Order: sequence, then structure tokens, then C-alpha cells
Amino acid sequence: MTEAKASRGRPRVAPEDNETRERILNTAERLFAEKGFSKVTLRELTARAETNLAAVNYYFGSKDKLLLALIRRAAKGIYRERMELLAEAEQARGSREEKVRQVIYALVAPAVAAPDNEAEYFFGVLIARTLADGPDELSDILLRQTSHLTPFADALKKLLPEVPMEEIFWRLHFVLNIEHAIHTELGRLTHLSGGRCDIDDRSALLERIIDFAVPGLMAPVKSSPSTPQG
Amino acid sequence: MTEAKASRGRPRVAPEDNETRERILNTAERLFAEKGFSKVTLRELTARAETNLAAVNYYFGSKDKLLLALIRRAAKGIYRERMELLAEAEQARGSREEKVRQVIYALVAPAVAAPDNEAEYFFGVLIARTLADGPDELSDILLRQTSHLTPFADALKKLLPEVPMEEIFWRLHFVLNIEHAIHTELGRLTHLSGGRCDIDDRSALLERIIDFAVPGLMAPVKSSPSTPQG
DNA sequence: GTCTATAGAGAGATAGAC
DNA sequence: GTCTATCTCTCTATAGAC
Repeated sequence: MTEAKASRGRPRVAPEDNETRERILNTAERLFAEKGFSKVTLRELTARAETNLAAVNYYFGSKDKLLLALIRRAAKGIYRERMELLAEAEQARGSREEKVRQVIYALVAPAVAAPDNEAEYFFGVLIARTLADGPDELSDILLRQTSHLTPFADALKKLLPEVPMEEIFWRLHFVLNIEHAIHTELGRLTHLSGGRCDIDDRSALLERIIDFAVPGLMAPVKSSPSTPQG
Repeated sequence: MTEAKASRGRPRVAPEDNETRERILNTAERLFAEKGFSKVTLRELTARAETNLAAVNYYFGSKDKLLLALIRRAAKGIYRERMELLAEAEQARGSREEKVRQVIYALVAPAVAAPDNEAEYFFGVLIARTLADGPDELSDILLRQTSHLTPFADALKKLLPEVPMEEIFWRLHFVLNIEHAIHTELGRLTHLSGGRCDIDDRSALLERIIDFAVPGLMAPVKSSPSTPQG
């Protein structure tokens, strides 16, 4: 949608096919996640991507737009995976707890998995850092893109009809908080545990998150005496 | 030239007593939490604090050191409150769940409470934004300051002897993740819930966090067949 | 102590050669 | 399409008047 009116001064080949462009995206994804958007300079970025300083502006228009393109690309894959796994979860059999587990698995697994052999990269970090540090415009976009989360809220509501929708939203929010902060603050865990806890084993990490989150998601709501949920 | 050996050109009155200095600290605390460290310029900051551009460097030496002073001051109050509440929690009577609740209350309540009438401010945001966006040096300091968390891990271990210490560390980590990310990502919750969920009621928020976290903290550890926890 | 004016560094963006 | 050289802006930090 950004290139609607662009035919002037733009690359002739389809941008997605360009190798340099891809290299910039891949390098930027790692660097932004690792150091944060504002701490990565275009000079460092283009040097690591083995291209020239002008390339980012040529392909993306600006540093901000590079980040936008980056997140679009990353999110697209994550969201698609989540939907596929959610569809599977909704056909799962088993106890109620087992079904809730599968729904949360569908939500968290794609964001926690390491792409390819990139042992250091976390999708959640990219989101967390962008929200904390990126252009305001982009934070707004990210926080307003909630339509892909609604199916998860609905799926949970179906499994937990006695929990008010408002509480389901809150609990979903908490799960996403964990998913996003877990890696940025990992140093504290490493230090606190004297190095015993680490994040290398992603599938164990995923299980831990789910084991922690599911009981809280399923907890009965204490009916407070005054407010009988409107 | 740095002020490493500085006794020259420094304020004569005790810095803590200076009114301008305090005004800078208070203004910076709000602004950094609201916009993030790197997006706040000294020009904006000093203007809002109704002083001049040079004042930050005069009182603190640099923008980085202002942030450090800020976090020291904020953390000092939070840590002290946590310790007091933890001491109370450790003398509490009631069910095991009730005791765990009190420990988590001691951890979370001071960071979630609004200071004075500052409805917008969250200690956790300051930490989250500093970690994502602040000077690397300061992130390191923050992530290595774990000694105040050890008593919480110990208190939980005493209440949950069947949970391995490693798991306790992980679960504590998750609780802190929620506490720190909750506000930065609040826009998503507001949007997702169509405005039904909001953060204005801090005591309700605190209860929600505790209600969500305690069941996960207390969950029995599934002894995985292959790895009998080394 | 407070303030203005400015130095000096480093950033993102761009023009134009090839 | 790729690259170098450079423009222009804005920031932090500081010197020095008052």
C-alpha cells in the first residue's frame, strides 16, 4: 500500500526479489532485536549487510520505513502460523485444560521458536523493543493490530464460559507481556539463578511459559461482592 | 574533560537539597517513562522542568547519569517497600495459597502503585524502557541487581518446597515480565477489549496480576520422563 | 547557581558519478 | 542499481557572562 503512487525513482525489479534488499531486512531484523532501533545506525547496519549507506533509503525510503517493512514481514509469518495452530487446537480432543494448553501453544509457540538456526533471535524482542523505542507511529500500528488476537480470545471464552470476557482479555494481555519481556530481561534471570536458568532450550522454555500461564488463565473469577459483572 | 577528579565547579550545597535538582528528577522520571530515554531531549526536559539547558549537566554530569540517579532514587523506594511487605508476608497466617499471595503482593504492589497523585506513572515502565532503550551500561547494572530478589525466591521456596529452585526463578521472572510490560503494551489491551479494560483502577489491576500469577507459581512441576532434573 | 550561546559529534538523508 | 561524498539537522555537552 505504500508504493501506491510510486513509479518514479523506484527499483524496477519487484523489490521482494532483490537480494540486497533481503540482506538488509535480515541484518536489520537481528540488529534491531539485539540493540534496539535507535541504537543501530544506518552506517553499522549497511556495513554489516555488506552494502552501502544509501541502500536503506533507496529500498525503503527511510530508517523508519525499513522497520515497518521488517515488522510486517516478521509478523506476517508469525500470525499465519498462529492461525494454523489455532485451527488445529480447536479440533483437539482431551480435557479442558489440555484444550486451553493447545490454544496458548498456538499463541506462543510461533513467537518463541527460533527461525532457522538463528539461536539468538526472538520475535518478541523485536516487538518489545519497537514498542519501547521505535517511532510512535509504528507503536500505534502495532498496538492497534489486534484482529489476529480476537480469535484467541474467542477460543478461550468458548473453553472458559464462566470467565468474563474482560478477564480473558486481561489474561491474554499477561501472556503476551511474558512473551515480549522474557528475552529483554533475561540477563536478570541468568544472574539471579547463578547461570542455572538459560533460554537455549526453546521447547523447554515454551513449556514453562505454558505451564505457568494456563493455571492463571483457567482460574475461577472471584465474584467480588459489589460488582456482579455487567 | 570529564569530572572524574572533580571537586572544582561542583555544587556547594548538598545536591539532594537543591530544589532545581529535584524538579529535574521528577520531570525526567515522568518523561522518560512516558516517551523513552532516547526520545526525550535535554531541551524538552529542561524546558518542562522550567530551568535551562545546562542544568542537567551541571547537576548530574550527563544525560546518562541523570537516568542512573533517577533509577537509583526510584528503585530505592520500591525495594524498601518490597522488603517491608515481604517481612509482613513471612509472618502471615492462612493457607499456603494465601501466603504465596502475600509474597507476590509484596513483590508487585510497590511497583504497581501510583506515587502520590501521579495517575500516569508506573515504575515498571521506567525499568522496561530503560532496559530496551537506555545506555547499555545501565541495563547491565539493572540486570545484575538481583540481590533484592533473592529473598523473594527464598520465601517462595520455603512455601513450595516441592518446586525446584530453578523453576521458582523462572516463575519469578515471568511475574516481573508482566509487571514491566503491562503498561508499555497497554494500548493493545485497550484496543482489543474495545475500551472495556483499562488500568485506572490500580488495586484491581494488582489483584488481577496476583490472581493470574499465583496459580502458575504454585503449579506442580511435571516430572518429565527423560530429564529427572539434574 | 543560573543562563545564553555555541562547540563538536554524529545522525539520517540525498545528489550525482559510475 | 550501486556507491561515495556531502548536506543538513539535532543532539549532548561545555565555556563563559552574569
